[in-house]
Order: sequence, then structure tokens, then C-alpha cells
Amino acid sequence: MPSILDIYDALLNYWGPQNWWPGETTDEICIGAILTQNTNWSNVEKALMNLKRKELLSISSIASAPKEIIEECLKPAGTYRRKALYLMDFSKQVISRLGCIEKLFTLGPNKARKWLLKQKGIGPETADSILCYGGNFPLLVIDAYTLRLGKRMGWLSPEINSYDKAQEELQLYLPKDPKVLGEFHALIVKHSKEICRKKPRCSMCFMMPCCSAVKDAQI
DNA sequence: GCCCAGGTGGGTA
DNA sequence: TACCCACATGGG
Repeated sequence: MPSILDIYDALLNYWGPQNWWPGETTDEICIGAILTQNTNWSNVEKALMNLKRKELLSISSIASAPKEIIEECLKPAGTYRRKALYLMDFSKQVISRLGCIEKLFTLGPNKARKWLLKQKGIGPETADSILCYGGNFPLLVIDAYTLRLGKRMGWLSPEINSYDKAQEELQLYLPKDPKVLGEFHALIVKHSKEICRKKPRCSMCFMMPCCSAVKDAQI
């Protein structure tokens, strides 16, 4: 049975670095993290572009923008009314309570995570995306792909259903390095999207017994 | 047409 | 606690 690090190496070798999170600023990373909830990244990109065109691609500008304008920008990303609400609420909280997003990271990972989780529309996955990719804290983002992979590979017990527990267990076997943890999450998403979803029985999917990507890596 | 996407919150039992 | 459902657009 390949170890978690074996799989990380195999994926990195196969796909190359994904260099997540796409985005030029920390603000943009946070905005993208909220917008990508249950949504294709390509749709998020359209929404980000709409915001950028209106010079609204920053937390401070979103905090003071009219709701209707934000909603209009977010339409391509789906669930746009909800996301506009979340994004504006989050932005207003950041500006009024912290001043800027960088201030959040000075609190350290634990306090910052707790603060994020208190915000409407920010659950553990979004919070960890912000903390790992935006704040450079060593946290592995757990999503449905990662859970499935962890269970199939036997790293996680089949009945595990707690985000925090899954994260804790997987992180035990990984370096406490935000670059590695961020890359691993990105690679799992990449592989799952490119191969597992399109060809569930493909010959190189490591989530299936016949995965030759793993074999190719001589695991 | 149908299913899903880089989830989350609210309601119900 | 453990499910179920709404949210909503766009691509395969």
C-alpha cells in the first residue's frame, strides 16, 4: 500500500506543480476561496474578472460597494445572492474588526481559524484555504476528493466523517509545510478533475486498484 | 435534459 | 448528532 507521501510524489511527478492559489493578492485569494464553494473554477474566474473590471477585487472595495453591483458581478459563479451576502459580510467584518486581512494572520493559525469560522459562509474548507494559501499556515485543506482518497487508500477509517479529525490524521504523515500541503490539495483536485471524474475507470487513476500513475512512479 | 463543481447553513428528527 | 435540502450558473 503506497504511503501518503508516495502518492504526493507520484502526483507531483505526473502533473507538476499546480502553484495554487491562483490570484495576485491575498485579498483575491480570500475572495476566490469564498466564490469557489461548490462551483467550477472557470466560473469563479468570470466572476473575479467582473469584479476586477469594476475595480472591486479587494476586500475594502467590496465592503463599501452596493450589494446589487456585487451580485451582478458574481452571477457566473452561481449561488450569487448567497455569495454576495457572504463576501460583503466577510469584507465588512475584516475592515471593521481587523483593518485588513494581513492583520488576521498575525493572530496565528488557531485564533485566525476560529475567527474565520465565526464568519457567515466560511466553513472549515474555505477557512483552511485562506489560511494555507493566503496566510502560509501549514494546514491541509480537506475536500470530498481528499476524503475519498484517504478512505480508499486506507489512510482514513471508512466511517470518518469529521473534517477536523480527517485533517489531523492526514497531517500526521505530511511535513508541516504550507507549500507541500497546499500543493497536495491542488494535485488531488487536479487529478480528480482531469481523470477520475471524466474516466472513473481509467487505467491510471490512483483511486482505483488499477492506477498506473502509481505504478509508473514505482510505488 | 441531466449531473456536477476547489461547500455552507438552516431545518428537522 | 445525522441527514436533507436550497443555493444557481455554466460546462461536459
